[in-house]
Amino acid sequence: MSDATDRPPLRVTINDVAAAAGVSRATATRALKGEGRFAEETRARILDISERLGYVPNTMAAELAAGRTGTVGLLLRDASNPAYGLLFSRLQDEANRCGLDLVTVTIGADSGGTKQVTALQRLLGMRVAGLIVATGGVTNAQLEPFADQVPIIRAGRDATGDRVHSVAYDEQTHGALLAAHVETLGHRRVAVLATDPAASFPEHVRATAMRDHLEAAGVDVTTLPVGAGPAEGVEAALALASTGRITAVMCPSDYRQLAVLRAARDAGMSVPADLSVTGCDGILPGADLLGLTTVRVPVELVARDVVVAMRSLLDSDSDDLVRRSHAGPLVPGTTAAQPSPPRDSFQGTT
Amino acid sequence: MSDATDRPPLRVTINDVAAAAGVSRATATRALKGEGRFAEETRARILDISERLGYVPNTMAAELAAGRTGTVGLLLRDASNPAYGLLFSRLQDEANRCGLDLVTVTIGADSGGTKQVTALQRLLGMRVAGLIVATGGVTNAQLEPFADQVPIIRAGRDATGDRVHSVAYDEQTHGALLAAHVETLGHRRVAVLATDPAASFPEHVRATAMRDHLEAAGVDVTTLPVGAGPAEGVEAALALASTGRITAVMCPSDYRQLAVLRAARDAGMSVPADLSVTGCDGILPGADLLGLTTVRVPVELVARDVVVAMRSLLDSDSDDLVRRSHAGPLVPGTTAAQPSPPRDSFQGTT
DNA sequence: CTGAAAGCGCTAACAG
DNA sequence: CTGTTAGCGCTTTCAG
Repeated sequence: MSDATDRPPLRVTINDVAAAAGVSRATATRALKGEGRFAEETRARILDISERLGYVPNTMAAELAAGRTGTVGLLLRDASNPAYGLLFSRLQDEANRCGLDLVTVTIGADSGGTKQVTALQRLLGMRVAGLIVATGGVTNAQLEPFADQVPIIRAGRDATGDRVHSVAYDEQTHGALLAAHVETLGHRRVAVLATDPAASFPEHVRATAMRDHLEAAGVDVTTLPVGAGPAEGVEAALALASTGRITAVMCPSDYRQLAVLRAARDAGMSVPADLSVTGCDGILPGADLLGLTTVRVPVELVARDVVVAMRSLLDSDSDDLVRRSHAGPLVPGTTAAQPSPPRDSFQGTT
Repeated sequence: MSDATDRPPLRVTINDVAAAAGVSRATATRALKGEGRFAEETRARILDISERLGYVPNTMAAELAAGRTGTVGLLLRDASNPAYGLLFSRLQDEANRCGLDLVTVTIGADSGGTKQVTALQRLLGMRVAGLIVATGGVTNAQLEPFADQVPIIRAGRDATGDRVHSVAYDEQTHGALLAAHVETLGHRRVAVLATDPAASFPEHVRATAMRDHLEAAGVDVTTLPVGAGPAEGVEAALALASTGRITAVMCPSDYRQLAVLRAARDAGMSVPADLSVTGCDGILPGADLLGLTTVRVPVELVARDVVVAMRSLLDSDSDDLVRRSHAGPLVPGTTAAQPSPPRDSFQGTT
């Protein structure tokens, strides 16, 4: 036995395998990946030896030499948010269903923009074959320069320009669906928690769509500007409700809806009798038990679309700019109902 | 200007940078990473040029040449489960707080064991500096061979042998805590949903601990064997409850607890009046609103411990085997209460 | 302080 | 069918 035999696993190179099998590196390579011409008998022996030696191909060396990468990079946002966790999970599923290898790099929710760039660089440094960006933390401008070198798809939110692809959630429709529901229920005085675009752009879009839709329908809208904190604006909304100023509060996310429900419970207000509440996301396990009124974001659809698009971009089946968006269904719950007849009529809105 | 100037971003090599700056590759390398000796003025120029050219270092080449890797690999289980999503998120946070670069590879929940090995190979192929394994899908036996080459830490569950480190959840204590709670509440006839070890080992440990604890306390335990499906055994449990055979059902996860609550609601049974229910995990947003009785798994603690341990393993501060486990707190909810006085006394347990 | 040279482990044409 | 020969892009002694 050659001395390679007792070299520890990760230090075994293809040279060791080749030597032990009495062939050249080139032959070993070919046999190992089953490409090109080689004798079946040789191949069997090489495979056997490589396994016995515990050979693990050095990906870096392989890809460096081959000049191409087999993996696509996924830039992800903090996965503690179930919405992103689920997207992550579905992207992975779809990816290995389509034979794509995904390598993920995440940025903590708290870190500043610098970190995000670091993560991007790390992925690009690996010379990934494609890039899926599922975070708002990196701007289109930062992406653009690389879009010519590697296909880039934004997942979940829109891209701009004509080089970065995107498969997004149709947050505008989500907001509109919810607003329509609330309005149809008969609410005439509604508060909308309007998230600052810098805190969460998707939430901002939802909130804006809600407000626009409500106003267009002649509803009296009170806009409550909020930041990133999930409990912001909740107190104000309850105050408004307790004075009869509003009969419903629309939240741009289920997290905020939960915060409102919590506060309402603590304040002894009953939902939906005293106040109707809506959210958006619809992916919390147990949302049905809580009766959340929400929109179920089409995570699976977006994930599939992203991966399929990436596949064909990589296979050069098409070079067209991918720019799609999907809306999910309204999920009527028990947190929103018809407004109770106003007890104080000083707000005589017919 | 050299012709390198208008080469697209990812094709710019350090040669281009060096050439444009009129220095050698070696100098460029040193200046770029700020190591070794060099003139500040030279460095400034090189940095400037590299940025102007959009130079992105080729990680594969760098690490291949340097012979070491700066990243640690994370092998993850499907993140659609919020428990894993949160663990993932916290690991990331801790990692970049400690200056560790994490690269993640996941395996879909549905894939067989083969996939998991592929993922492992992919990480090992990258010659990661360390490995964090947060999935039960890969066995200790598969890990062992590499444990000498690279520090491996299991996160969330125990390892065996004396080479693979672990920072685990103390599921046994979790089960015992819940059982003690139920018993203290006064339940004498309890059903336990016992998950098959192959379906979910952690759940199996929890269930076993519950049963053991209850039996030791002289409680009459009915074991309901279940597989991976979250709704399995639920019907049986309700049937038992409706005949007064049991007054409580203990689930080894909050998912199952939700399933029981759902079924109970649909069957018109009221919780906890007709039946007490417990779960385990405690990380669902909104668990408080549902009043889930559960144990809050110490995700943050485990994440921090894992990363800290990895840090010192990498720094060779210590070579001791890390083998810790943490238990989380009981979260008494409104789904479990004292049993109502038995309507049928044919089960005259004092 | 900087350049020259020797690879890291592997692949990919080419010749045999 | 298999061996030879060049590198991939970068780091790192070791001389200047």
